[in-house]
Order: sequence, then C-alpha cells, then structure tokens
Amino acid sequence: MENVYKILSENKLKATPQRMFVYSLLVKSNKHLSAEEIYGKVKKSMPAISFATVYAILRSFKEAGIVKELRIDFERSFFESRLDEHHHFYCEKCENIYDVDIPLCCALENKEIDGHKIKEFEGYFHGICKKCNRNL
Amino acid sequence: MENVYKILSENKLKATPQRMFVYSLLVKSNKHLSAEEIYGKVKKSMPAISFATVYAILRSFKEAGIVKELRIDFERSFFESRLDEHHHFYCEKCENIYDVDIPLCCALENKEIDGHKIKEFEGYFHGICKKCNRNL
DNA sequence: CTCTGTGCAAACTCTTTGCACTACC
DNA sequence: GGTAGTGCAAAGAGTTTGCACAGAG
Repeated sequence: MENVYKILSENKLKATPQRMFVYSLLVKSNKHLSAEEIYGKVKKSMPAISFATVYAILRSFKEAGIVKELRIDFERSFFESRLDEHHHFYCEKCENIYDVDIPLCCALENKEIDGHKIKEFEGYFHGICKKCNRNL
Repeated sequence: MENVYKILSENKLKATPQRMFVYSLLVKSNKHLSAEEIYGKVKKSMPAISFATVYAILRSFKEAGIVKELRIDFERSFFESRLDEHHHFYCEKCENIYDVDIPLCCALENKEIDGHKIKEFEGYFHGICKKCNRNL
C-alpha cells in the first residue's frame, strides 16, 4: 500500500493510517460504499475511529478530487474511487448499484449544452437488474 | 384549475385544497422545487399548512407517479411535474438546475443494459451555466 | 358518515461542528 | 514543534412518524 501513500501525498493529503485505510478500501472494493459501510469496515481494524473522522476523510478526498460522491440513493451518499466517466444502474429490487460502462457520447461532443459548460456527466439508470429479473 | 382536480382524482388522490395548490405550483412553475420552496409558497396562501403535510403530499404524488423526485443536490430533494424523459444540468456556481432536452439515445435502444432492464434514465450534467460563464 | 388527509410536535437519520488531544511531516 | 487530523459529544438539516382533529367523497 505504499502506492496509497503516494497518491495521498501527491494530493497534499497527510497520509494518516485512517486515510490510507479508507482509500485502500475504496480502491479494493471497487464499489460504491456509503459512509456507514466504510465506518463499519474501518472499525474492525481501528476500533477507535469515529464517524466524524470518516466523514472528514471522505470530504478531504472529495476536495482533493480522488473520490467522487454519488447521490443515487435518496437516503445517503455513496463514495467511489473510480474517476473516469462512467454511469450507474440502480436496481429498485435489490438496491444494488452497478457500474455502466457504455459511452453516452452524443451530448458531450463539445463539452457544452445549451451554452452551459459541462465539467462532469453521469447517467443514472433505474430499473430491475439481471439477477432480480431472473428471480421473478 | 379544474384540470388539477381531474388529474388528482384520476390518480385516486383525494383532491384537497392543499394538494391542488401544491400540484398547481409544480405545474405552473415548471421547475424543480424543493420541499422548502413549496412550503414557503403554499404558506402564503394557506398559512396553517405544515411541513409534514407538504412532505405527505409530495410522497403521495410520487407514489401516484404524477411527480418525480430528483436528487441533484446533495442536501435536499427537488420535485418536478415533468414526466417525460429529460435530463438536468446543475450549475456549481449559481446552483441553478436547468432542464436538458437532448436525447441521450444510444444506451436506450432496447431498454436494456448489461442484461439489466431499464425503467428510467436520467442524465445529470454538472458544470458552469451560460449565465455564470459570461459573468466570469 | 367514514376514512383519508392535515397539523403539530417530537423523533429519526445522515452529516457537520467545536474543541481538546494526537501524531504526521 | 507546528499544524493538520482524530475522536467525542452535541448540534444541525432534511425528512418522517404518531396521534388527534378536520373535511373530502
């Protein structure tokens, strides 16, 4: 995980054990984790950690631009370490979030829409996932 | 507004003055309103209304499928009465939300992605709007 | 007349803040 | 050593709930 150390340092983030752990989690799990899930996982290794710290860490990551916050669910935020453009599918049955890797190109030709300058784009699909469809 | 009465009734929603008012608001303003904005506007005409009622009304509308809830902002939900597929642009400067009416077709060919069945799709753009760009 | 909707206050969830202590750099 | 990060408890924002009363059908 000296790689994690490097990423944090390069982004001017003090590489504390807590931060290293949280960032590794996000990279390894390669999924969308909620603050609560992160807290739960970190707590196993570092029982003293608090929710406030988890939130502080996630915020610092977000500000440094090394994680993204998603509001797919109406109740809580999810965080992911993937930074490249991709989209999300939310299954209304199992409530899982899947990455969607197709290009939704058409709109982004010149990074502009109705004169507004686009910095980011995310597509959000909503429906029933493959697995749940089979089990119907 | 006898039209509003009809829409509510058709959707098995008791047409109370509060509901008629809230629904008219959403249709007329033709924008994305937060619960707080709605509450503020309704209160002018019906000072006795409470937040709980606004939320109850919005929830009933959502369940009946006559409004949609958007989570564009990380802090609060917005509600809109437009039901057709369209997308949203969020300006990080003025925090305004603009409708985007281009088709983001490619993905939706057969209403399916990676085997997952798509019911809804929304594209979310994030950047600096035309107006704010001019004022930079 | 009945049953759903409304209004109020209090509860709940997720997230943030203030402050003292700790530990990276 | 100095400053930024951590841990704790308490506060804050948005939203929901429980319950009694009111009013739409």
